[in-house]
Amino acid sequence: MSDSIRPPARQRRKEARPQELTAAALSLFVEKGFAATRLDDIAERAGVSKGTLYLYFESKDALFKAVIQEGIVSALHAGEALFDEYDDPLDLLRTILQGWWDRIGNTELGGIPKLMMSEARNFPDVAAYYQQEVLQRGTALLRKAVMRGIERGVFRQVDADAICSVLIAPLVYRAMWRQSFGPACGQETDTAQYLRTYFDLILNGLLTGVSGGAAR
Amino acid sequence: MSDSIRPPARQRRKEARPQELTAAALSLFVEKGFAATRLDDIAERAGVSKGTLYLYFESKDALFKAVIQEGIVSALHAGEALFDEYDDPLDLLRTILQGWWDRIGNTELGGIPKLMMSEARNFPDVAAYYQQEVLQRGTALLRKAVMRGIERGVFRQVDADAICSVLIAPLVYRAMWRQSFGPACGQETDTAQYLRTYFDLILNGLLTGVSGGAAR
Amino acid sequence: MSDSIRPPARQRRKEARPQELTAAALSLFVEKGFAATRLDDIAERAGVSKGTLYLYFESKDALFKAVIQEGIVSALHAGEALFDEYDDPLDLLRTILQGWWDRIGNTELGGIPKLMMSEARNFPDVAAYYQQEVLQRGTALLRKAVMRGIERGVFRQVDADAICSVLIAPLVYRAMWRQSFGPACGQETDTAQYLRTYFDLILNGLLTGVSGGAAR
Amino acid sequence: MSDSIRPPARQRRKEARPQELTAAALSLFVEKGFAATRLDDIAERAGVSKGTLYLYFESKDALFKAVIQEGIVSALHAGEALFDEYDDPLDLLRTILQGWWDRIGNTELGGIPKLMMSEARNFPDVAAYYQQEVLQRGTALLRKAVMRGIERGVFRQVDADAICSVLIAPLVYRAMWRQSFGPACGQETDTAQYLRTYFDLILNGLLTGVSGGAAR
DNA sequence: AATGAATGAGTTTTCATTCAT
DNA sequence: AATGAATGAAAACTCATTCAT
Repeated sequence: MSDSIRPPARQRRKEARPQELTAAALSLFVEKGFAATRLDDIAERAGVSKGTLYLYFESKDALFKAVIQEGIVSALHAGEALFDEYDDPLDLLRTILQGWWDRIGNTELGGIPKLMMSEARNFPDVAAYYQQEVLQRGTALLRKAVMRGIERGVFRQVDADAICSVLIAPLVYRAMWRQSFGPACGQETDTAQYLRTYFDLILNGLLTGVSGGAAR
Repeated sequence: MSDSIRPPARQRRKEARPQELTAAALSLFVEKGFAATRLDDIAERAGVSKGTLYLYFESKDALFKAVIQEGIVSALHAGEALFDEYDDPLDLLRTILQGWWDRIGNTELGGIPKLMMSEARNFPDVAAYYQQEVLQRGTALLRKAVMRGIERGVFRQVDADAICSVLIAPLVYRAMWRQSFGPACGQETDTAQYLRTYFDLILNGLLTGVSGGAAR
Repeated sequence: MSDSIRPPARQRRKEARPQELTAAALSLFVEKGFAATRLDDIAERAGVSKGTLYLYFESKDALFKAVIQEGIVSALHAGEALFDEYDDPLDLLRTILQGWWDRIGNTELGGIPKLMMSEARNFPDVAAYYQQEVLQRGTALLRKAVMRGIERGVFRQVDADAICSVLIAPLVYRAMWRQSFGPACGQETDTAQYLRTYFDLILNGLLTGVSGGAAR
Repeated sequence: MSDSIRPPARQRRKEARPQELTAAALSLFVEKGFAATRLDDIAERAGVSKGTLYLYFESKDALFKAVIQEGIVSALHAGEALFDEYDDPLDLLRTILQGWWDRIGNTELGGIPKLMMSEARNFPDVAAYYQQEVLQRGTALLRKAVMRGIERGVFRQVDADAICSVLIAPLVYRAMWRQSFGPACGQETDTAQYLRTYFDLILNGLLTGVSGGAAR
């Protein structure tokens, strides 16, 4: 509707289209679920006509896959910055987890886990891909931090694979909560307290008896 | 199909029908989501005709609500047995959490959290009810155990409300996982290890320095 | 449900059933139309179960036909008393028309014309039968009175066939009105005035100039 | 939206669609009644697919209301031309009544009264609207002609309100008849005679003794 | 590239009819 | 004779997809 004046405007628009569309689709898929979201609604939210969607995506399924793909790429991109910046295992672990929350769980990207969990069995191939590219990778990253802590005797001897799943669960769960019950309950407020308590619990749970008050 | 000894067969059927139907609906709703589940499929799985569903539920929405209601009732029933059997806060907490897993998370009832999370924003009234009757109640139960532990100096001073949400998260998350990614990945196997690690982490995280090896 | 005490009770019930059913059906067919009336509703109004209807009528169509048949028989029965009781053509005509209103138009039977008109094209055979047995007969009766009046010079020379249709129209139309718009509008009240004006008009219209004030 | 000079073919279609659809619906509703008419049939008669109906009307009920609305608008439009063209009360009255027959009763619009009467109790709000906008208005128009005749001493002293209902009844009844029994009986032919006799009767019935042969 | 009217297959819902009790 | 649970064919309604413009 409002393309005008500067030539770059249209150009930029054209190239940005797919992401505008997947962004609109993501928010609706997360809100209503894949099947309950109508292409009309996505088109409307994106400010285009329904037919336009088919210029960029072959089908509703293809759009879903693009949404997830887009989300994964963004997430990995958001995650890259976290590697190897800290030497101290405690700081590293805390940074990774807090970073996940800040850059994924607490952003629009935080809808992806909810969406993926809801639709996993309807899109097994996408689920497998997600599992591999996101969950595995994320776990591997965490694992390095945990292993380092154990090796240095800062962390207790725990099963490294299992602990990664346990550690991330409260964060992912909270992210999913925000996307489902959150909008109804106004309980967004005590998220800070939730995170503080979370870190207090897991760091005390991980650390060897040496240091008492690990979390703050 | 199964006519036998006493109850008039037809009679028994009539009374058992609603639960047969909600059971069939639950498994399909959990698997595919509400919108993607066809009433035909539910009817087929329950071994009745499509019309029969409307004898017991006036719409697909009403069926959804009945499924949740049924699930909540069952869950509360399953939860009742856990109260006040133990004096030791540690045992009590462990029993509650393990009990949740054994009687809910690890059974068909474990699908309810996934379903409810997926559909919360499509059924805000049901979500509010669920939030109140299940989540609040469950939290209150946990809270009692935590408080007792803190009062006796067995648990560290933590925010009782927040810790409850954090403590239950890994279990609920795991239950939801079983219903989504689980069927594809064969990773059900290490659930025992997951639980062991989970208890090890949280109990070490909760206990005061006094006793070293809380988890086993 | 309520069979008891005296043997005749059940007996009478049994024989009266068909009419109880057609009576219930008539009122609902007239109210909602044939297609929009559910057998459940008819059964409920008649105080029997849906299955019972099929003990007496082969199908919904058969029930419709029975309703009309029943209505026609009653109407003819109601009409029989009107013949040849008066010698004076004016009185005879007035008696016939007023009699039709009192015994048909203004009773439950008055719903038949509305029903028949609504459904004529869905039940051509019934319509033909109705046309022949009711409309033709009624017209023939009226015709005799009109002819007598013309022959005696009391009525003007008019087309006997056409005038019969014209004369009955305001009464039938009013009867149909009562069954459709009537219940909503409270205008039932001025029916007396309607009839008075009707008779005033048609009798003045029919009579030769001889007598001035025919209607009252 | 509106580029270019005259009608871009597609464009014209789009605007004409609603009326094409209501026209198809009207004829089928009149023939079979509302409930017995399938949307498939309407679509087929209009030469569109079933889905197209929902592009223009949000439900079958809404379509019904549009049909009536459309019919009323057309009828009022058809009726406008009749006002105040004649000074002589006799000519005016005759013109109004004959005009109703020619422009409404004897056209497709003549189905509206039958349809409305059949469905009045299923659509009370529509019936009330029809009652007010059509029947009241029409009556008011007639009333003016009657009053003028009475004031000038051309018509006898009659109840103006009641006479209007009585006068119009044979015409409306005949119009409804054409839509119901008519198609079966071939009696369309003597409509001319019916009208002649009708006018002969009512005009003689209305006029003061002065002039003898009012109708022709 | 973009539109949005049109489609028709697919889904929910209704209800006449059947039949075991 | 009577019931009412169960059925399934048919109807209303939805929406992903197509295509003329």
